[in-house]
Amino acid sequence: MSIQKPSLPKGTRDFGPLQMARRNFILDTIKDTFKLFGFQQLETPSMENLSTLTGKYGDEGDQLLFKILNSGNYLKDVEATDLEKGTAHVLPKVSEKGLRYDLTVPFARYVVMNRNEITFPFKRFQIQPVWRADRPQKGRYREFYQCDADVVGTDSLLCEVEILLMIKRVFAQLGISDYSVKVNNRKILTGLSEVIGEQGREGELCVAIDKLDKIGWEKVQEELAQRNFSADAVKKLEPIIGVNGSNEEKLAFLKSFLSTSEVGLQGVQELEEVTRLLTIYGESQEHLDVDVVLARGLSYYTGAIFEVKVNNVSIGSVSGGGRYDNLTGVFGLDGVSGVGFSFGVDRIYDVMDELGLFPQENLDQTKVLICHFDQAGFEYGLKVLQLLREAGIRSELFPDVTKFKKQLTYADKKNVPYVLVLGDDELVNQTATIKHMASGKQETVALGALIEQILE
RNA sequence: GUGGUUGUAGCUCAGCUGGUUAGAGCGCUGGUUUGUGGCACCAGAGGUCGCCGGUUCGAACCCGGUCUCCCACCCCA
Repeated sequence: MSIQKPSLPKGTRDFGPLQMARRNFILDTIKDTFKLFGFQQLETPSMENLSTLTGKYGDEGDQLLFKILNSGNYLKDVEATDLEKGTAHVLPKVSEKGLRYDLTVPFARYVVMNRNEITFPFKRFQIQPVWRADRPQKGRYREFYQCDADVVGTDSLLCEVEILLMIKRVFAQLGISDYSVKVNNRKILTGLSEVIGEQGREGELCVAIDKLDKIGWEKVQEELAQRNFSADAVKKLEPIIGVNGSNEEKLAFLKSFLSTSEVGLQGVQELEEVTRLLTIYGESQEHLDVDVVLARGLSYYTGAIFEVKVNNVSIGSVSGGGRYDNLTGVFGLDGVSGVGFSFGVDRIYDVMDELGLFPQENLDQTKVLICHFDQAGFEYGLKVLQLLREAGIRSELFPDVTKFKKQLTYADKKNVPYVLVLGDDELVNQTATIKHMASGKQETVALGALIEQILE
């Protein structure tokens, strides 16, 4: 049998101890924040029935779903004629489950299935991996974590405000300072399409306009023309493209620009209300950037939309979300509106790495390593180990009776700050020698004083 | 799904127009130092040059295929 080189599936990663410490730092910050704002945790299975997942993300999305082959003889229902009809016809016969593509759809499914137990408004957060069969590239993986927080069952704009507050808190705690939270409202985009005389085509308008900062106004014009937007409409859109100034100025401009669109004005008003509530709460508008051309692809958004971009890094958006009117409609429960957003931990990690924001020292390292010279010292060490752990000190005993040098090298490599040296003298006198690795200084203390000495 | 790119030691990479036994740095193991790490010096282990086929007296190098990695597009976190 030949030995095969192990490898990982495309777009997946291992997380080593250092990466895990860092990821947990991010994850814990996010989790703490969600809890502080009254969100409760939910987990759903990695796999869902394919019928739950398909048709929720558009044709492209269905392509990107990982499907799970049925167990056993998965070909038993497939006829030769099915194969001729193509993959779309065979798929439901060989696969009835798929891996979760995002956390929103499973959440919607959960809400519908538990509608009688849930009291609304329902605030939940969910931190789990999702899978997409997309081609990986920078900042893009086939398995990655999402950290979603959603509130369903209320139209209050307080939810939007709280999303902004949570984003600000998380980024402040992570030490990311140069970022902007772009905000817009789908109603404004609807209004725009009305005002330029292309009513009802905001979806297409969004797709094109969303690329503005990437490909520039010239190319966006081309794309709009390609999508059969009239030259007149494109021309009418022009003033919007160059709009800048403070958020108030932008909103004032929008008010006049959208004066003939009732929906558009409503969108503006909602944004104004959000900023007003934010001010009452006592929070500044720092990092907040009303962005008229922010569109976001997801079609189910109907109100506010958010996107967070960290400046001066090569990574795309690290967080985003918005309000939707009818989350659960496809599962037969109408009238559940909500608003939600998601942190992309993997991208936040990449951003922090690129900016060098991770704390230098490993946060959950062993504090004390017990070293010894022989079996007697090892056994004495075992007793001392118990004392240390009883006191809640992260500690370990070197497991082999071996050269002292090897033990110290181990401590050094693992960045353990203290080493206990246990030899004959220490054993006879019931003492321990504490060596401080950084300075090299050491001191012998009685066992009774050991804990106190290390904790100080 | 489309286009491009990469593959040589555990890691980062050299390797000339095809020419004997494929190299370096870092890391690893051992030693200088049998109760003391980092630094230094010395020694050592470690490679089917992604895989398969072809051209050639001869291939890490040229050609074809395949896999893989990464990057861009589409879309997205």
